[in-house]
Amino acid sequence: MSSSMSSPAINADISEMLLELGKHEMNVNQNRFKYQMYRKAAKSVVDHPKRIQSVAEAKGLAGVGAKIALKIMDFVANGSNRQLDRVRQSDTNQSINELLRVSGIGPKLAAKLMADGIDTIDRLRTIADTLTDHQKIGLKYVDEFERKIPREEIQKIETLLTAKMNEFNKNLLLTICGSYRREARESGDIDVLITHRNVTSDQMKFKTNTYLKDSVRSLQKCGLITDRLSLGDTKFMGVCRLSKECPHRRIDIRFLPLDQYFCGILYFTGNDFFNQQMRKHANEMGFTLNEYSLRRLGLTSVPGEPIAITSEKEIFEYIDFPYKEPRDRNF
DNA sequence: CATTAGTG
DNA sequence: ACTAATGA
Repeated sequence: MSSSMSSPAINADISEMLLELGKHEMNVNQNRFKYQMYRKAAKSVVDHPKRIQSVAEAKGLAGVGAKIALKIMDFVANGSNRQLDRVRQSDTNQSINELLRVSGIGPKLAAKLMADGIDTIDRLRTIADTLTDHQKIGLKYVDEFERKIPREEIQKIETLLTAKMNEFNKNLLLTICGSYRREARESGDIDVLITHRNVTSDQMKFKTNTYLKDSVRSLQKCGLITDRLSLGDTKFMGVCRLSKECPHRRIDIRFLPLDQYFCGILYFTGNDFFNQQMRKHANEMGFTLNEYSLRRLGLTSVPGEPIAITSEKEIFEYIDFPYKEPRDRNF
């Protein structure tokens, strides 16, 4: 879900190696700056229109300095890059990546675990009692969470969700966003947005409503939701399972006030590139668009009050951006 | 970049 | 209050 449409990925392999190196800097070396360096370099590499052939050409790219240029050339000359190969093989890299498969475990904990000699998921199990609830659940379902979710399964979950929500409160609206809404054949997780027919953002500033929690309870009661990773007033992260024969799935449910619902749907439907372009277009048209609202830009360039939105389509109309069905927002 | 959990 | 982790 991340390629440029103009010049069909001529340097894709190079940018992948860069991204992998960057990820390693992040996860293993905890160096977020180098991580960023690699990302920007990777980006300018992908959308460079022709295959990179010289260090000069490489170094001319934004974010590519002497070091990265060398790595690129190394990669171009041989089919690979020595540092990358070495990094891939390093035991700590492998162990950390294994540990990172567990939801709730990030680079910090992974490093600490390594130091304590916990370098595999099996060993992690031996100290499961020291983990947080989130991590325990992540551990319990590591394999299941890595499985893709067929659209048909999400469809069933959707109708179930809708039914439960309605039976429990007629004024709740829901939309499953993400790649599912874009009609992908399968998705990595389930991203649900809900709102209430008459809850506004202003009132949410004061009274913290319980619609999300109540919804989660009823979904728990009916057995669809099996575990909870976290639950606040506006965001639930957890686990659901359609039926005994299905794997457990990651599901997120967020509650939005009605006046932010459509911008939210738009945003969470993505994909990222589509969002970027749409936002940029909004700017050209003198608006600012984000996950919460569409606002008109004053000549001073300061955003005014959020424009009242009552459908996703309206957003397109305001900034006159040709409407795209979710299915063709895969930029 | 904002929301939650957990700790001290 | 701070820190880690998710996610999009």
